[in-house]
Amino acid sequence: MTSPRVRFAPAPTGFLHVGSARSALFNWLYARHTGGTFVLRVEDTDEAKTTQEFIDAITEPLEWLGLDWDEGPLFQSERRQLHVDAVNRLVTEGKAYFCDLSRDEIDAKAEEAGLPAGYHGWSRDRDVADGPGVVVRFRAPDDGSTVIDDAIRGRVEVAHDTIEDFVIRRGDGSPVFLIANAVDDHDMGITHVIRGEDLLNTAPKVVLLWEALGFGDPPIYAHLPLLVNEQRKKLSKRRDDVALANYVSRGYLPEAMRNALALLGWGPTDEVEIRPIEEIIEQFSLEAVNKAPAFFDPKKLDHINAEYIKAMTPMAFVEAAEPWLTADDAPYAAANYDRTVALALAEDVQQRVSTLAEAPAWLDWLFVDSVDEYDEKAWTKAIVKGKVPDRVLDDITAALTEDDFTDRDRLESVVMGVGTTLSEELDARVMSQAPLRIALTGKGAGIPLWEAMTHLGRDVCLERIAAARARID
RNA sequence: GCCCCGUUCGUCCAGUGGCCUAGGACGCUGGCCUUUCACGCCGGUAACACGGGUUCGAAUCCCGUACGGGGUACCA
Repeated sequence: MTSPRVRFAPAPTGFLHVGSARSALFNWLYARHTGGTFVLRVEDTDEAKTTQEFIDAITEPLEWLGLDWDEGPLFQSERRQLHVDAVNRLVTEGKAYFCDLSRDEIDAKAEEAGLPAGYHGWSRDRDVADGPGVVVRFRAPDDGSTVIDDAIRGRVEVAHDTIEDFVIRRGDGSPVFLIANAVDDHDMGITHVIRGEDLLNTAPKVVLLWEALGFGDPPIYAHLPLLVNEQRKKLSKRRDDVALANYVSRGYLPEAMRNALALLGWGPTDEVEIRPIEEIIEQFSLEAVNKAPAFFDPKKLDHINAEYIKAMTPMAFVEAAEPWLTADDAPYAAANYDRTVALALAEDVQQRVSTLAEAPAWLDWLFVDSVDEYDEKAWTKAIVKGKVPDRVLDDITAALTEDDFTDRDRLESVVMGVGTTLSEELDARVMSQAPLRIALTGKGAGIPLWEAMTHLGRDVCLERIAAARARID
């Protein structure tokens, strides 16, 4: 058996849909698993819109996901003449014919004849001449059926009497995707067509054309279960968060996204979900793909992304997060950002975020000029309701005034010591960290203080403590 | 309406006639750790749509019903 050739054939809609990305991924996984070839073909049937921008909108997300293609991008629009030739050949051979009936006329005829809505071959023997507005329809067989031996769904049989004489060339002379598909898949030697279930109904039509064109055995089809939203409807551009680019800008890692997508409709037998792509490639098979639609759960994506972030080296994390860390909308002046500081605290941040976009919120107090706002709830809890916060802050100030702020362990023991000493003196539990934290960060929770304080430096720390102390009085 | 597809915990996946008193993950939740928040660790929660068959034995095979989805275009 020759090695498989698969293709991902998206329409240039201006962005890459997560559902399309999943289809691309499964094609890629199959190609890489079998040592086959992955072809990228842009299905730009109505040419006008194939601008570079639309092409980039497909290739960039694919590259981001690491789905490298072996051939292409090929463009359907550039092969138009071949599609037209195929249409003409079918007409010449009597396998297709011209039709000048409008939609309205077709509906009227159906109603008049008491037939179900749809086209019922009315122009088959009318000898309509070609011309503007005249379409070409394929003469679908009246009897028998076409069987699709789907690699995922098994045998799917469609009776020919349920397939009307469908249009294969529009009134303006442009071929529709059905004929383009058959011609292109044949010419490109495609052996496996892996795509979404929404296209299952079109498979018999393409196969019929394939056979009429004398192309021999059609490719093996594999229809992937659809990705649905919470309402169990096919993901839609309007209602759902489907542009892959959105996930890029929200700080998801390509490896995490790819891993998450691979788990929709497929799962490894050993139940290890988060794993290197090489292992996924090795275990992947079309036969193991599910048939039921899958909901793309953002919570699970967050978890997977968080795991990938935790597994990064601090340097890799900082580099990946820098677009957000130095963004214009970061909660501090981008010029204040200091990579050395971010690197030193990276591990503390990594275990607290699930996306890269969340990173700035944990480090902001290190890059901000001063703490101008205090979280009210946290202030109330640590200061208003806390035990002797004024004394805690005073004692910390006294204890740290001479400190050189280079030893994180000493900073920790000094601050904790203040709490312990006060607890003994007042015979009650006194927390020293809480008032310090709100003074330094303005918040009630965050990364550990000690290492961060060495980077903030003595002067800044004492200034902030003094500012908070003044606010108490 | 017609055609096609599907149905295991709330969600994603494992399970291909006996190893299933159905397993893992997310979520939710109880606890431990912790002078913050997290992480980590231990535990809990919850499903084979329903009805018939086949079989010694069915989540796994067959039929039907219900429900859900996709398609039904001169969009792809």
